[in-house]
Amino acid sequence: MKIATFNINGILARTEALLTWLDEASPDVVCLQEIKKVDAEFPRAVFEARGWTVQTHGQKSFNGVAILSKLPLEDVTRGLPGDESDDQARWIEATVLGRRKVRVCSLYLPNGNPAPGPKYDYKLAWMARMEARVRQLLVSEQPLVFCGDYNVIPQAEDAANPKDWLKDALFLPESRRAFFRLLNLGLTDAVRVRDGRPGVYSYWDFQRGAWERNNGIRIDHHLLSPQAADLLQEIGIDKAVRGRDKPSDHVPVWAVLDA
DNA sequence: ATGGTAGCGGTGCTA
Repeated sequence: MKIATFNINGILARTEALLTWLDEASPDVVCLQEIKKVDAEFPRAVFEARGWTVQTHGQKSFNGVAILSKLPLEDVTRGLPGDESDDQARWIEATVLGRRKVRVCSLYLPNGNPAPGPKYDYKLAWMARMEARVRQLLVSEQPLVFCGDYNVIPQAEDAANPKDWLKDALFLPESRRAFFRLLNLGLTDAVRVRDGRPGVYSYWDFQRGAWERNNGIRIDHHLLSPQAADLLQEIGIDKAVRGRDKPSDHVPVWAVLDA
């Protein structure tokens, strides 16, 4: 089962680029972030015509997550528990029926800038809620995959120029501590364990020639429960996608599980 | 310290 995550930064602007990549990468499951459209405006027919099951949790203009799957889905749930007043669409879960059942979550963790401030407080509170949800799901002892745009640079080697990020919400110590608390629950950072070299990035800013200078960061992650990590066969980052016409600022990151 | 680019939506916000 090949599971990918891709922050597409606007589904309407990225439909063509996404279809091209789907054809060549042939994932079974794709977790999307920043679709920036309500459910009714997601171009689902285009994907359904190509055999995809489409589950969205959309929002107008901002945020919005989705799961595309060639395999059957069941028990789809929307929203991160823990705050009834939170109306931002950043979390969707589904159970994928492959040779084994895998619970997959597409998540878009808050950016948190500027920090300090209310947006940073929201980020940290959101991460605490995610930790609680992960704890709940771990009880099942099933394969779990939490993939998406975490908006966290885990370590200095995950940034080309770490000094540029010292005061940024993506790299502040509290953000990184919250990320490592997730790992310490028993989750595995799939890319870290399979390709731990410096210089492996998933995002290059649109500004200041970040792509041309390879001034990237690694913020799109696959975190695997122990039962999913035992099934991990391969990971990859499709970096070339960033150099194409009308690219997202993120590229697809994928993991293959024996499931 | 500033401004640079992109998407959405039709202005300014988010990143």
